[in-house]
Amino acid sequence: MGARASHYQNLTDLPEGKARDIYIELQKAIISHNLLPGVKLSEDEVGDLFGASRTIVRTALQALSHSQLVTIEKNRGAFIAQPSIKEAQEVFEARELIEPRVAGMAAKIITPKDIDILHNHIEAEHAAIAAGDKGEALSLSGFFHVIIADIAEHDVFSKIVRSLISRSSLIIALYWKRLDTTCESHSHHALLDAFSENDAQAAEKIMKSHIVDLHSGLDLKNHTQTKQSLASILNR
Amino acid sequence: MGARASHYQNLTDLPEGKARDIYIELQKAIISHNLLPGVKLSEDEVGDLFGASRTIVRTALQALSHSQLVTIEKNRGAFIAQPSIKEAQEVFEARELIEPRVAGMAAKIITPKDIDILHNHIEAEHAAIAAGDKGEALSLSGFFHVIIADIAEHDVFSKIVRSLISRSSLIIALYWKRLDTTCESHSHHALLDAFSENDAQAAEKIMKSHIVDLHSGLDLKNHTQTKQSLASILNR
DNA sequence: TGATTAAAGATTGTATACAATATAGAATTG
DNA sequence: CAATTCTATATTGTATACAATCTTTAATCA
Repeated sequence: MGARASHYQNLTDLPEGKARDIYIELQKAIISHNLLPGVKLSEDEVGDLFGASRTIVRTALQALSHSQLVTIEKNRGAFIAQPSIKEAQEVFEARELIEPRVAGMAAKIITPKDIDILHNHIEAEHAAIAAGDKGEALSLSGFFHVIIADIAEHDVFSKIVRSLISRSSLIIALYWKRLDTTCESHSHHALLDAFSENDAQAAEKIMKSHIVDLHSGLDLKNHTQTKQSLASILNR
Repeated sequence: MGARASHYQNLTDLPEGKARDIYIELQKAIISHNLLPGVKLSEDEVGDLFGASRTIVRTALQALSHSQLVTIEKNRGAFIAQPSIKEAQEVFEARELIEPRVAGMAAKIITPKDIDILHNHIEAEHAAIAAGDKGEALSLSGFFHVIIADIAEHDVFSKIVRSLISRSSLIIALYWKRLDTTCESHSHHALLDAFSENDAQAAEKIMKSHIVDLHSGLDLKNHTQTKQSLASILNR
């Protein structure tokens, strides 16, 4: 729980304050699919909700826009981003290149304490699945990757990975086609084994195939895009 | 010239307007080493300079901060970023992983028109070197990489590459140790050859060794950091 | 009736005033 | 004289008022 919270907090370089709080809260809601792609974020509405002035809200929304989680349209306002099919492809291609490398780096310097954290994280994931909390499970499985990036102690890759994973949540909201959510547990366990043995090559390989597998779970045919996102908006 | 300008413009997703103009101008100045790491960007000063209110200036500065070109310290203001030695290492490690892949992608789909653009770009680079305009030459050699990323038509990688290259300008300002600036021309020419033959593997290989070479041109020993940056600040 | 236009309302864009904080310099004290 | 505290100044942080733009609704006309 504590670990998870800290991972949310480090997702922005906004200085401490209300703007940062709003950023973190909105991001949490986006990642856990409580806010769906296309939903409008009115400045007044968000401001009322958090007891903040529009100045502060705008700072938060602009930051979210720089993270590609929100799209700001001139004179129209901020909306939860709706990644296109092409963007979805690209995000996963980037993950397939970067994350295996990061996993390999992590495997080389991981500590028993880190392994414990990852282990507990997987437990929490299982618990969320058991409790039927799909959004929480999804959020946790994403943060598993963020934790690995942190273990690798490479801030540049870490920031990139964080960004790609946040965006993956939006992509999954729009394009996920599988009904079974438990598919990931196996890979995460396998990764943990490789980490335990400091086997960088194995970690790299497992991470690569894991992301390829996630990628293949998306329905990125040409037609779905507008339909899916429109449906999501109506859900508002 | 026109090509270069457009590349500057696409470096931010800020909506059109004064804030975007300020962002682009400041970025240009940073990349060409007219603004050095550590220099303070006072809101009033920037506002007066561009005839804009602080509201607008803050939007631009916050965007620059998200691009890691500027550091905002609470209640103290915005400063041109001073990447640490560790960050410098990481930025080039990331470039070594990502840019070769991007170059390979570009090689597969590059058109004669693109090759012309790259060729003209190299010419301009030579001209700048001949004219002794070091800042311009550096800026152009960076944009060479951005153009390649654009040719690859992969927006996600492209954004990442743009960010890494902007930051490289700051890193070079702080840590570059070579006296000869012409070292790069050879690699860029070799890349052009590989592109002409749509040889993705060769392009990938050349790009990798090119970036390794750039990386090796940095003096990333422990001591230089504070000294260098302090000297830079005094230059203000 | 359907489409087009016009007006009203709501929302974002921007400037500015005031508050909070940091900085620089003067005064004070040992 | 050095160090410290206090004061004045400058700078950033935030709220808010007003302008510009979009959206919705009502009215008008063919």
